[in-house]
Amino acid sequence: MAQNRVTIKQVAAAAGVSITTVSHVLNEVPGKRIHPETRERVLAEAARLGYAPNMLAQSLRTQRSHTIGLIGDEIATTPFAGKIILGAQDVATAHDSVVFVVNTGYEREVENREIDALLRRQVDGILYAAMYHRPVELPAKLAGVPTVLINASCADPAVPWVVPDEAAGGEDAAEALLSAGHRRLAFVNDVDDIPAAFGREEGFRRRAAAWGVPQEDLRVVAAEADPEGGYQAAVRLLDEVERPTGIFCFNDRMAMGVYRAAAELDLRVPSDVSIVGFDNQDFIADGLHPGLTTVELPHYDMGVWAAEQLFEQIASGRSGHPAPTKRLRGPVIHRNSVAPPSRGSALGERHHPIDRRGNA
Amino acid sequence: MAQNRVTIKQVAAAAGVSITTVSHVLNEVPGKRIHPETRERVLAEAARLGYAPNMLAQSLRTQRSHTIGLIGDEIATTPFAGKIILGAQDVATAHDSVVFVVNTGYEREVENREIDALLRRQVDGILYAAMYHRPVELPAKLAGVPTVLINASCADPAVPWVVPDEAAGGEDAAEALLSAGHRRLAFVNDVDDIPAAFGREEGFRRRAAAWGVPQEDLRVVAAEADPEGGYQAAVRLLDEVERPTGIFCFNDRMAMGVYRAAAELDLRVPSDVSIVGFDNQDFIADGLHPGLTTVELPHYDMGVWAAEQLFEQIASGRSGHPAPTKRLRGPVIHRNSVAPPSRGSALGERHHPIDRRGNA
DNA sequence: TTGTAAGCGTTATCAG
DNA sequence: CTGATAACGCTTACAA
Repeated sequence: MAQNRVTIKQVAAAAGVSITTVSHVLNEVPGKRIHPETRERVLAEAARLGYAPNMLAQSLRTQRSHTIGLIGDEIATTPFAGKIILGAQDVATAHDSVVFVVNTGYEREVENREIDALLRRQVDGILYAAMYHRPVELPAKLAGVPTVLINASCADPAVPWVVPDEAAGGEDAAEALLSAGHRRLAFVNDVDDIPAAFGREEGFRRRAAAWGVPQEDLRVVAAEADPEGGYQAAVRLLDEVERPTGIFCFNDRMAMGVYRAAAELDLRVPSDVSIVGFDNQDFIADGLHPGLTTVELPHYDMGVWAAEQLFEQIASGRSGHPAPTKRLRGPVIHRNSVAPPSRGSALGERHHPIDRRGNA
Repeated sequence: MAQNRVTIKQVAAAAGVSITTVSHVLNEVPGKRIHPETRERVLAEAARLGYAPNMLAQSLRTQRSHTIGLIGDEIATTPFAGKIILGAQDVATAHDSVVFVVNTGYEREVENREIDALLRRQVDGILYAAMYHRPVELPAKLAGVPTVLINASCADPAVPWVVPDEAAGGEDAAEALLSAGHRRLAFVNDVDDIPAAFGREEGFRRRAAAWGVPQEDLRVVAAEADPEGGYQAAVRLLDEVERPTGIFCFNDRMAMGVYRAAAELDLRVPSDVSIVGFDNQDFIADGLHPGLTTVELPHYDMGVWAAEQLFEQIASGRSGHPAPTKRLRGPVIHRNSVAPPSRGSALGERHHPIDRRGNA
């Protein structure tokens, strides 16, 4: 197994000094003056032997494992939030740490077992991530352990969390449409009553109001948050004379369905309908044709913010009360699904005569 | 930080015995007979105090950390292979272990740094995963460390690896089309010269030949492995009289482009063209309309196989020479993009008169 | 400037 | 049946 690694003792022997001295030069302990010559000797031998400290021993002694845990319901399973891992890892690396990642699959039992496993390994802290933005309750086992929540909020004012700024996202989406000249808008929302749904709607409405769009020119419909849901909603929305010229979709998957509805109704994107998505989901947003303009979810940045917050908390012994929280705004990724409304579309005309196909 | 955890010493004190005894009962050491009464007492106290062994100390002593590392070029970054992590984690859990995951982003320097970080933490072994199936060279630092490759093969006969069975995938794709009755086939391949590309082509051709499809009725074209590439290839393929009735795509993203080409040429899927993809990529394969029949990549299973292999190697001290290797066949996920060729399409007719749109 | 020794929390050897 | 005690590899008072 772990082949005979070289220890501090061997370096000491090779350099003809005590292990204390080796430790001192290797750790560059502050108040210690060491003869430059022996110092060189130690360094040379350490390098020659390829010495690397055994962090288990080190951790045992110092009570710092330089290890954090990233625990999530579906963190690794879905294509969705892998960038959270990446963000966390990047800052972990900067802090000489490495991260354990565990998936719980929403099973409380698994979650508890895994938290125990991490705690037994003396992780310095834990990042607790949710797959989709939602309020959570912190597992009891985590009380007293430095923790920060990602993509989740928590009632306990002592625990820091970071979530996407949903309202800002809604505003930005609206802005993308409004500044292109659209004045008849629609929001195809998720049916679920979650922060992402009402947050985005709130922002979207706010911005539309600010541009003077009257209530009746902003339609909001809800559907399942998948392509089929988007499709269903869009056919209702688009198959009428006073149809919206700009549609904002709860997510890119729904946007996929909206594209299909538009195609079936022989409406072109973006000239007949402009579309804005949400998520900037890999391979969808840029795979659609034309490319989907969409609001990106700040997964990477949330991972970074949370990890930084965590290391701060670890270093300082305790988080401030109340703990810091953050809503991160994601950028809007401009592609080709938004254009000024065409004259005809603004008048509710179709570009081509209808040719509804039979396939559902 | 890691709040005052209870140690074996405290349990011993509470139970009025020595730590040796506590260790013995907790570990159920074989040849040790312990008085049932003290045994109960120890167990009770341990439970009452909520004792959990400090695995750092344990690992230091036993030289087994119950920890493995999963290192990959883009493992966590992309939506693609997250299931590898999941598979590895599941078997790790079964072995009382937990997994460090690190991303290298193809940077050799980062890779070396991270490998060091893992080794210093005494990981019991390492899973080395590639984002896409390819041959790799094992980093020198990993020599002597139990390692198994995932989605990558290696010239060194001492290291075990697991990859998708590309040829079998190609065969299965062909079979899906052929058994539905298709006899004019096409394969839209990736331009890159990688195992996935030639493996799938080989399998596809073999199966077609077995069904007696003449050479000239099996066209193979290559393009960039993205939606645009698929689109380009498909317009060439479909815009002719003797067009194929069944198309196999190198991946689901290319299939996305093929769908678009078909729609523009006013060809329906699956009645006018049947399509088979590869990857069963989340949110694409089932987001397309109609749902894409596709060959799934066995990511989860590769993670499982590799981890099991790794733990075996760890337990037995060394891998057998030559090391075991495995090509895993992924299932074909049947959705709605394959149907028998229609009479008309078999004759090369279009269902509707062409209505080519202007938008590129 | 360098070394001795205690201790981090376990397991394992060997006596009692 | 139970308990000292050494050892795992390291850091850190404290001593020399």
